[in-house]
Amino acid sequence: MSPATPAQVKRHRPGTAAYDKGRATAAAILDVARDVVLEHGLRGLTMRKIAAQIGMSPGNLSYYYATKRDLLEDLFTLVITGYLEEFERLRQMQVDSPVAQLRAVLEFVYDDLGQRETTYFFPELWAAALRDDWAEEQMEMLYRQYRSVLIEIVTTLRPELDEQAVTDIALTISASIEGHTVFIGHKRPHRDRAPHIKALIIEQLISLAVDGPRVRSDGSRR
Amino acid sequence: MSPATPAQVKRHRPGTAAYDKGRATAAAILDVARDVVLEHGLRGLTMRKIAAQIGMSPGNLSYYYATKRDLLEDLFTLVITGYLEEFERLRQMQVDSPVAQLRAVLEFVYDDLGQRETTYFFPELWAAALRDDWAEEQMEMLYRQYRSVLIEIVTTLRPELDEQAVTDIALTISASIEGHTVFIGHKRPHRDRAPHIKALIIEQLISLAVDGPRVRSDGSRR
Amino acid sequence: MSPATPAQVKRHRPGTAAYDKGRATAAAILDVARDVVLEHGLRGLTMRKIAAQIGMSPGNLSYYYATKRDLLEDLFTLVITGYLEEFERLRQMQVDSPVAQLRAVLEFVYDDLGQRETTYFFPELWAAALRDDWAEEQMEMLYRQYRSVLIEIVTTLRPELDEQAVTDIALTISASIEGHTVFIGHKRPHRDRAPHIKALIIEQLISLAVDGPRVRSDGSRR
Amino acid sequence: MSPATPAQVKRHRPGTAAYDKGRATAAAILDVARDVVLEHGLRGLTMRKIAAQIGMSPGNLSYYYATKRDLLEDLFTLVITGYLEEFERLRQMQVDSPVAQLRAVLEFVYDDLGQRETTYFFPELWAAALRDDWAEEQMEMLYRQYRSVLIEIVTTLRPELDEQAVTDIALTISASIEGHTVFIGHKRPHRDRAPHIKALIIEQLISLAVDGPRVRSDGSRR
DNA sequence: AATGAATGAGCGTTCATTCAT
DNA sequence: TATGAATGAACGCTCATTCAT
Repeated sequence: MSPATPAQVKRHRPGTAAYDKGRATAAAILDVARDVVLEHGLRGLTMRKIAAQIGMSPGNLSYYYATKRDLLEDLFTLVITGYLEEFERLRQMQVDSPVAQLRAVLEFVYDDLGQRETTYFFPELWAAALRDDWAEEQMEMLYRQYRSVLIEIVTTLRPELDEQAVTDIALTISASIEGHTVFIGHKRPHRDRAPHIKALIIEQLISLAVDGPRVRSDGSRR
Repeated sequence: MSPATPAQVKRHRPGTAAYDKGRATAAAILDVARDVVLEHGLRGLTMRKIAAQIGMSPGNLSYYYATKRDLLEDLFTLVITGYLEEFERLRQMQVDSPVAQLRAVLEFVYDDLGQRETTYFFPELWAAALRDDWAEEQMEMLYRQYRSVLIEIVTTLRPELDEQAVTDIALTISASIEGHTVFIGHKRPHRDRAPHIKALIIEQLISLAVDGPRVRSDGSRR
Repeated sequence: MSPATPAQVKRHRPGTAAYDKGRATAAAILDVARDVVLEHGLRGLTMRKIAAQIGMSPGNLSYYYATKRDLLEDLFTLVITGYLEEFERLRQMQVDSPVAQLRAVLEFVYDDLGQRETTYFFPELWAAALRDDWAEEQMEMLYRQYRSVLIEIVTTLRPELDEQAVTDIALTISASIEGHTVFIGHKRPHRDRAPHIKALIIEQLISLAVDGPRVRSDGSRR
Repeated sequence: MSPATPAQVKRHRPGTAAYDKGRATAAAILDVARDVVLEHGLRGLTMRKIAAQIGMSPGNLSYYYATKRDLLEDLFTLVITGYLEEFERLRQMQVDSPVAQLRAVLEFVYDDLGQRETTYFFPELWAAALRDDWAEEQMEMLYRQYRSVLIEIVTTLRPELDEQAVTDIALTISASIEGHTVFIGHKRPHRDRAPHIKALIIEQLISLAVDGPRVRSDGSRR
């Protein structure tokens, strides 16, 4: 997934990044920060590492980002914004049928989770969300957008279901795919099985959307 | 899940913990360390915090665990060993049918992922495994044991499938549940939907084990 | 006390502030600097704070004041010049008697020390003078002017005294009032007693000027 | 004035300074800290400077004092406690007459203000009290103890005065001496006039205690 | 088995100052 | 005149680790 352009991100010091040179620097900072996270993890991300990697003084880095927190928030926003746009694109995609659209969405997500950035970034996001309210909100916003696409499709597929049932299906589908990241993601132990696992889980989740649940949202069996 | 007994953990300084008192201390250290991880996350785990919480000097803590790494490895081993035993128990469980056994296993896993310990520990484990070979091995060992239980059941259910197909199904099932941790785990945003989502995904995965895949392990359709 | 006009202050970069606009800017800088000192103390005075408060870049601030030291010297000069003028005014004041003039001078000083600016600025000046020769000189120049007014009055009152004795009396009078700043100054703990204390000390010091000392400047008793 | 023994001061990390060696280090820290304040002022006091001067690592310094604030509070307490004890001694002093006792107290204070420690420390304390509530409290506590001695003496001397009047006299006396610090204190410009000024102001303040005020505490003239 | 003491590297951040434009 | 960009040293503080007792 292509990253959002830095222009969309505005947490760096106001007045900063006004000239071309500064704008390039601001973009480079987030770029390098993302690399550092991929390489050393979120806890290995230090202001000094970013500064060193970019060849700038710590003082100058804090000229752009007054606090590490600001930088981190911009970085998260940058990554998440990219996905937000992607999901919007998937929602507006022209397709033959709801099932085809659902398959397209799930294939996109599954393929993306094999990308290096995704494999390394999302587990960090999940862990961060456990202890940071802002991160939790961002994560929830991202997945809400994702699920809203699924909800639209499932609503079309299953007009007889109530809203809660549809929402539950969307949540189940999205949650079920995410876990695959740590097994068949980039350089993960079962990466080689990705194509088969992908087919398996996607067909099964489509089946859930089309036929399931055999259990109603109130827990009773149909 | 009950923690492993300290006797099973052997990474602390050789020659130490020779007596009962010492062994008890070593166990207490890991116990406190786990609490600290739950409360502050892996990056909030410091030797000083452990020492303070246990009422011990940092110097003495390093008598039991010379390095933080050693302590961390014992801690991971402790947690993982607990699951290993649990899966062994599930394998030997007496049940009426393979489907009932499968359901029991999946229900155990799903319920467990709502436990505070699990919700907070596993995302940390996944993130750690991305950058640490030892952690990756431990994680893989844990999930291998988990999958081996699934493989046994699916083999009974689907004798016509080859080994690879069965393995893929087991991997798919296990991977599909894990992701739910960050959505319906302890205090996670969709915790209240857990009962319904649990029913949905478990029935669907049982269905995968019983009927699926409609796609063969070589990718061709049945 | 009215601030000195910018024209009197000449420490900023030679060649700059040649035009009216520049001179106004230089004055504005000092004005803001004084506010910052009042609010954050001398150690809370930073070039960045001044620049920010005046809506100017640090770079441009250093165009007017190449170093913080320069700015500080101008600031001290500005404040001190104000008092210099005030003392000159008090010297030339038309009054009925030397005692009335003395009382007017001491009342002015006592009232002034309750002003926010004075209460906050002078202790800083005293502390600065301990470690900075320039500050010490400025401080001494200020108090010399103050004492010279007192010396004139006491000389009129006590023509029999030699110069040293008069000087000692002036020093004693001025020094004795200054300490009140930290007790009954702006928002200081005993501010509410200021009117009574003022009457007490002023009458006593007038008495010193008129009757005292009972001890000669050589230490012998009269 | 002899400094309080470090044993009286307890703001360093608990558990620290348990052995003789550690206790010596803790004492040395405050000792060096006081020297640094005398030499560089309160704003020139840095943890690193203290550590360097004492020949210890910054890490070890923060083993004794977790924060600079803690160290500063201990330092202030140390200095102030010394005076508290001194004033207690002066209160219990056996003397021939109230006037002699008053003279003894004022002479002590006047002589002390010429000590290097006092000359350099008190202006810092006054400035600190302007912006730090804790410092203000400490300062007020110190002067309250000082004034209580004066109040006792003046009450004996002037039994006809009401409490407020006596208190005002004590405040006036103490406040009037303090300001001399910056003029005739250690190495201050008028240090050479100290003996004469001392006689002048002390006699005048004794006179205030004995005869004055000619103005009642309600402002009316007697 | 346990302590207090000590190190040294690294952290995020501040700030006076410099410089090209 | 004025800006944004950049530096480098210093700051308070944290932390894993070591060591003598």
